[in-house]
Amino acid sequence: MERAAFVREFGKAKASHEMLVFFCECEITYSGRAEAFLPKGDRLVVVKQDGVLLIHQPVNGNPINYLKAGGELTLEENDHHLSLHGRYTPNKEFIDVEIFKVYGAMRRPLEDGQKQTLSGNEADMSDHIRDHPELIGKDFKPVSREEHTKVGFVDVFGHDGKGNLVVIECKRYTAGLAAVSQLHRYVEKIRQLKGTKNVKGVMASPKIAPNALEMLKGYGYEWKHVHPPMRHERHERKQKSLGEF
Amino acid sequence: MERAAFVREFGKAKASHEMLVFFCECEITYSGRAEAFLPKGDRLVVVKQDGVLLIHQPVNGNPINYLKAGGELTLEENDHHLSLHGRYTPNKEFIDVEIFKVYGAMRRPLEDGQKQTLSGNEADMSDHIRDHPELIGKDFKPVSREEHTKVGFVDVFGHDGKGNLVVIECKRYTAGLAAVSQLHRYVEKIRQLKGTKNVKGVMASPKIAPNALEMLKGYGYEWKHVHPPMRHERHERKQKSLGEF
DNA sequence: TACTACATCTCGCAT
DNA sequence: ATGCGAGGTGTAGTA
Repeated sequence: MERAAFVREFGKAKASHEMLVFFCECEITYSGRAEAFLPKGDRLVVVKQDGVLLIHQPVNGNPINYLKAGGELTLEENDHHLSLHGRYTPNKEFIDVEIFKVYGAMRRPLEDGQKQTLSGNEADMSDHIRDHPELIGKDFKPVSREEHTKVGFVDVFGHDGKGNLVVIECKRYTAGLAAVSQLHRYVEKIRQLKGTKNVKGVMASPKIAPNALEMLKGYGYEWKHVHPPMRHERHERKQKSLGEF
Repeated sequence: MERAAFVREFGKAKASHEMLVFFCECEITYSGRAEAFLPKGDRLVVVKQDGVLLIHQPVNGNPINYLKAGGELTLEENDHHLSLHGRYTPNKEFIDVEIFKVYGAMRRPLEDGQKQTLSGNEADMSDHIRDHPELIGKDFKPVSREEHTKVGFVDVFGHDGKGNLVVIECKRYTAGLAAVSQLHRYVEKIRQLKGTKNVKGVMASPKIAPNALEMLKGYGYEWKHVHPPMRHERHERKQKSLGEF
């Protein structure tokens, strides 16, 4: 692609806040939270309407280089190549893309105000446990969930019938050492706040790593095998609660 | 863009393992580790040579939908629209992209075998501490670094001159509660393995959150204010070396 | 493959 | 702005 033509395309995309994508041969230097250099090769460059810069190699899912929204991008024309300079001033981050060839470019003003609806996350899992306390134990009585304020962020908080508080930490996947440490922090915090030792810790997850289970038991906590609710189960729950009216 | 023309472009890109990008109006359903739905809007779709699928909205840095490398992508032609079906069989993940309009498409076989060199990560920080033990204390003697085998993943391991083992956990940014818990796990593990209480814990980071510092002190560990190597140093060095030409 | 921890993590929420 | 935790986290290193 002609250099002058690409410079025009870049200018129009920037002026009209269009999304711009192009294939090019380039070399990239990053300086900011770390420092990086990527030698010459073919890449896809994406410039979004909010200043996001993404540079993708032909394989792998993550961008090899990027700038966050709010970055300023300028294209500089030199003798032998083009330079795309990116600056993200809040963090003093810089990207220099030395562009040797532009294979093709495309721009378009995209219109999209939609947001994705998502189910099956950890919040849904704590909902599920609150609505099915028997998953934890016969006598478990949930009190609150997603408690963000008083004692920290406890997924599900409740008590058994025997005067013990119960703290539950949910994980959608295998619970590891970090998850057990997290549960331990919450339990300790609540023991301190309430001034009592009668606080039980429960890890609720579909799976737990062997070392994590050992550590959990060392603290005197217990693990409950709980699957995260997917849409099918969710649908059934909805049906049931509707039927109760 | 003509529907038939796009179908041809897609076929050629797939047959030749080229990277394909296109702007389209679409609606997306995802089912796998969670379930998600994104109503109709304009997006950028990227299909990489290794089967990676990325769908980007006009703003924000992360793809709103994606499939990892190894996914199988098929384009299906219906009466009123095109359907791009993506399957990632290892996790039983599915994406359906209902495509109503294709605004433009571009494909290219990208050649890039380069890997990025990066400095300023946590490994560099532990190197730095090993090479400058006085950052931790006058008498600190580093023994090993990035120990992945014996006692776990300890960033820097050593001893002071007074018969104490020293475990150091490095963080590039503000150390939080999780970092303190991590350090505590390592210290406890080593105390258990060595059968001694003479193990000191040190958090090395440029900053530490107030609650994290409180927790750290509660365990009897200490915090050392250490900056990750480079940052300004390298930037200044670069500036200087440029000026020398 | 499973486990563990880093990441230029990003993102959202609450203080 | 900072603290804190989730994420369809992804990715690399190791047993």
